[in-house]
Amino acid sequence: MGKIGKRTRRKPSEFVGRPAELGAVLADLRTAKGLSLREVEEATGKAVSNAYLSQLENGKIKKPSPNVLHSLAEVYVVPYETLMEKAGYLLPSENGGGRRKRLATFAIDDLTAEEEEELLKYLAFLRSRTPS
Amino acid sequence: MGKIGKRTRRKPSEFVGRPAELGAVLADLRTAKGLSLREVEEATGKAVSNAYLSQLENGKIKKPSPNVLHSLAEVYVVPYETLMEKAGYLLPSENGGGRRKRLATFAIDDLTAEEEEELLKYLAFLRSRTPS
DNA sequence: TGAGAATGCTTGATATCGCAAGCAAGATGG
DNA sequence: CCATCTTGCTTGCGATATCAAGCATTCTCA
Repeated sequence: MGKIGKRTRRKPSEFVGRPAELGAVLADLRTAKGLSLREVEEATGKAVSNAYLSQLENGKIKKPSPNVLHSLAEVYVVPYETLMEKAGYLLPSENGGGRRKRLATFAIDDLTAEEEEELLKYLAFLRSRTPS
Repeated sequence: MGKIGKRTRRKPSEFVGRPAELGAVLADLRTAKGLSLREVEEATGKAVSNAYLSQLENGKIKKPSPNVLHSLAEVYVVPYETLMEKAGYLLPSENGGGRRKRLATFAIDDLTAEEEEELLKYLAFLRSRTPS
């Protein structure tokens, strides 16, 4: 394994304040940590292959699955949201004020997820029987 | 060609708790709102085609892009995160070993009083029947 | 020097997404 | 009765994600 000083093949000339593509960010993160493609593959528990990571870094893949980004975010110890955003995914909050509008007339506050689903199904059933 | 399409029409009595996957949830949300596939397509500003939505609801597509889910979440006025989760995407925070704090508001905003009462009754029924 | 590993990268194959176009069944109305 | 919508659904197709396998270089070390 070579030294860490092996800066990637980016010419210093093209250093403009470009939006910083996802691939570039990933490449920088990896080299900053001094990891090889295969080491990262290993570190993600094979969740991301070295071949794939290479394409990712070289911009040949535009929208990797969020789960891939999540794995990488963990390995690089960097916020998941950041990568998601750079990949062009909408984040859970970027809606106006960020606060979800108050909507529920029916607001029981200790519904379990399953109960919520059941109620939703039941409501769909109810409404499908009664035309408005 | 078999008829795979028939929406599950259950009597309120035989409501069993399936994990309810993404497709079912989307279908229920749509019918609960009384929208047609094409109406939803329109409401998303063509971001999601009616054909695609159909496949989605029938489980023929497993992992739609987060952006698609985001569009649908807006139309159905339901938290984006919920759909993301059901699609099998890892969420920003609530991962692994953390304490999960459920935010449980039932996310349909135009319940009639009657419907609310029905749902409450049904919830009571559910809880009386499933101790745990 | 040369074998052997490590590195980044490419490529072929496969699976999936997502849409445009179209279809059959049901309603609606002339 | 037929024409026309509307509904949910299927199908064909192009685009893309993802990996296994392999290739060319470079490094390491006896």
